Amino acid sequence: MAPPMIETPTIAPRRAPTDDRRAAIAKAARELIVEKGVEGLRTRDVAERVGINVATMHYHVPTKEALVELVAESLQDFFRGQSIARPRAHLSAGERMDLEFVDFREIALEKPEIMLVFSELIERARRDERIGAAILPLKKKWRQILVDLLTEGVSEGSYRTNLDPDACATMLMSTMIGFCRNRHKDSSAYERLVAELQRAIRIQPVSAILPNPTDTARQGAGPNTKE
Amino acid sequence: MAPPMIETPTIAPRRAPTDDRRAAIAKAARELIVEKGVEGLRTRDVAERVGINVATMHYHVPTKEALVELVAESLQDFFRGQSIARPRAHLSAGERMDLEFVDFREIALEKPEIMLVFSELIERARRDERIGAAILPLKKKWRQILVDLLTEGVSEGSYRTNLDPDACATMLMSTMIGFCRNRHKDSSAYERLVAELQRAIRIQPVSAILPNPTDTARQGAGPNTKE
DNA sequence: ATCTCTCTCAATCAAATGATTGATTGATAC
DNA sequence: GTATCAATCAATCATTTGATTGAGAGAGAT
Repeated sequence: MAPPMIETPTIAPRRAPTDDRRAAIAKAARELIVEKGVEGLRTRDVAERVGINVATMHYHVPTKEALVELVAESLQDFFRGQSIARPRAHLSAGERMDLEFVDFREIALEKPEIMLVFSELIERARRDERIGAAILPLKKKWRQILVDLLTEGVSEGSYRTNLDPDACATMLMSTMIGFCRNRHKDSSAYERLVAELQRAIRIQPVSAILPNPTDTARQGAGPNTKE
Repeated sequence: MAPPMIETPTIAPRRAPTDDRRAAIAKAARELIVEKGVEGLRTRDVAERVGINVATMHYHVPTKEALVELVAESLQDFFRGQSIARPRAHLSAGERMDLEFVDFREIALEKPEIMLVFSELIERARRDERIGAAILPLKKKWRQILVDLLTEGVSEGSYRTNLDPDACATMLMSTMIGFCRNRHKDSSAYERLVAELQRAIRIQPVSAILPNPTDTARQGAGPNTKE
């Protein structure tokens, strides 16, 4: 499509600076949304964090509304990049779901602001149609991935036969978002939560349905430490 | 303690007007928090919704910070009233948990703003120590109720023996809050979600762990309608 | 009647905030 | 050289917003 061997084609020449600025602005805005919330976001603060003048910021991102949309798009880009280049078609649904948990752990623990902003924007989507247009498709896509995995997992015998994929997807998404909204940042807390989610959806071992189990039968359940 | 037969004691005479105003202010503030978020809350809007002058509002609630704390206290009062006068000590843990789901359904469907404000304030508690002081005890109390019910439910044989009460409480709370944050308002969606939660924690029927179940064995799982 | 105390409001202030204006810089093209 | 254009900034504007002031209104007590 594009002519090869030409580094600066006449069309769209040297737009990189603008894109870089917009990326930096989006990053600063994400951080500030985590710190202050969407309604607490200030264009001045964003410009200051980027290290540019407010007017310059308005040059690249005309309005505050556009700023929030830019943040939403940046989340889209992130999730898109996340789902690309992961050849796992050869795995079973149960194994792919396990990898979903691994992926999510990476986001939740290493890029916690991503999920917090995502959660914030989902909240704002209820009040702002334009935010909804940018964020709800992401949410729906995530849900669909989970529903499909769960449905397939039931078929292949990994999960309970009485599992309701739609309700269960709601449960999984809410739990994951809820985990990020807590201020754990604790890896072990996540592992424990995922282990419980796994037990909630998988076919139970016979030991779990015996009326009088031994303590050693309580596989995976750690000590009951309070939050 | 108080002298009987005296309707208007000298101490605390006719404070009702102020309390009424504060209650009305709290109600308006809750509604506006749902509509605009905590950071989007405006003292003018609150006063206007109550039908009083801004200065009058500041007379009853001196600062915006006090306003948010008032909202937090109003939630406290609501939940306190919710947990009082419910003699259910004679019931099993499983039955009491069932009633928790019933209680929550009532709140989620009939007073949706309560849980939305609760969720908002939990979010803000991460950034604001004073909000945290008012809200986190509520959250902790709710969690403890669930942990206790789950622990007892495992002991009495209602729930899976490999259930981790702490992780499971997190899952339940997140799912319930997540349900309220969606704009369902749909009773059947809630029933379906609760049914899935019940299956996730209860001991599974033998039919659910058979490798090749019949369709009729999928008890409780409704049609897979997408959101 | 008048005093007191609670409650209310119009008017106003100072700070915060989203956005604009007009000028400047620096790189590229001609 | 100079014309052009993207990018930048200092200064400024118009609103919004949290909060205050000072002046009443009304009810009950003396």
